[in-house]
Amino acid sequence: MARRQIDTRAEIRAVALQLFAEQGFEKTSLREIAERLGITKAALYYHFPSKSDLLSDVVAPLLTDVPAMLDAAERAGESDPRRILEGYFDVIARHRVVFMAMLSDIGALARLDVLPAVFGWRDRLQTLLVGPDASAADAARVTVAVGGLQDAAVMMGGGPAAEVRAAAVDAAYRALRT
Amino acid sequence: MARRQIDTRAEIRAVALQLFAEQGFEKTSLREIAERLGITKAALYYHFPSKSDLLSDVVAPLLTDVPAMLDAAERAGESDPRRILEGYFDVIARHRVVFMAMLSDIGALARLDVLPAVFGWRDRLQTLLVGPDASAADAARVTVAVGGLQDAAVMMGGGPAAEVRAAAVDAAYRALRT
DNA sequence: GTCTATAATCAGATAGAC
DNA sequence: GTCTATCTGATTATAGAC
Repeated sequence: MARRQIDTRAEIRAVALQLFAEQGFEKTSLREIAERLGITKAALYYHFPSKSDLLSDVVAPLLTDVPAMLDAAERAGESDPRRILEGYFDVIARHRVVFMAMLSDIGALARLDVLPAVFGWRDRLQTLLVGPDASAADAARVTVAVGGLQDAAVMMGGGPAAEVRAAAVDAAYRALRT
Repeated sequence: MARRQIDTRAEIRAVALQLFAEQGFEKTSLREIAERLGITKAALYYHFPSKSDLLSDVVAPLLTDVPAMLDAAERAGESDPRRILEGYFDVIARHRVVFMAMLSDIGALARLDVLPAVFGWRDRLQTLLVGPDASAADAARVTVAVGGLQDAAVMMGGGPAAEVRAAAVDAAYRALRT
């Protein structure tokens, strides 16, 4: 049944994401994922041809949404740093759990070749925020602002969301200004 | 020979640290470490009773230096945020590679029970920086400032170190102020 | 202190029945 | 679409010789 396949795939993704975020990609075995779903390892292999493919699938939404946000900002010629920072905060916050899973096993990402993409985001954000001819000091400021904002987005959960978002974006904005 | 033992232990630590930082704790096998040193797996077990013990040993310097820095700041009643931020930047920068190894396998750290300690640092830093009765917005500002500063310390390498340090500390300081 | 040899376990992956 | 059964290879760890 086609319905069932969609559900099972989605369930696998959800369970895998949760386990990856909790204990990292390498440490999470297919047996563990299968057991939690009440299916067998072999059934997993029907839906995903390899463990790497499962990770790719889990991480995909983040990997398309961040560039999409950057595309939009670049196309609009967005020059208000506050708007850019808000946009970035929102993408990361929306994919918090995936982002945590990525953080908790950077080694696995390196093997998947997504690290170059992530560094590419940084470059594009830097250009948007302080222009193409950034000094080492400019770059340091961007690192503090963007890195800090990322942390705040990932850790979100306690406290009124809107207030936290405003305070974090504001702080990152001030970090940027000389 | 006692001399030899010390050297071998130190060499094991160094190679393990490098591999952990490159590819994470789980992905790095004892075979790999032993091969790179030209010794056998069994020899590793002579020096470290388990893989976890090796990780603990590698991470230990960071785990003692950060609390030491916080102790000093608390004992001195340090109230200048800039000084505290400088101190934190310096500890992290000094242990950059260990810190990267920790970041690249957060799952392993969770199993070692060091995560509570790390969150403890955050709390102490927060109290030092914005006092004991922080609002959600205050906490968000601290997250941006400290998280961003951490990133800058870890990524240090390109550019004149003193200039980067000053710019990063300055940015974190501004992120903190309302 | 370092070795050889091996135990015990678990990993990811595949073949083929139902 | 899920199963049973199995393969292959790697892993951590141990025992005991030198």
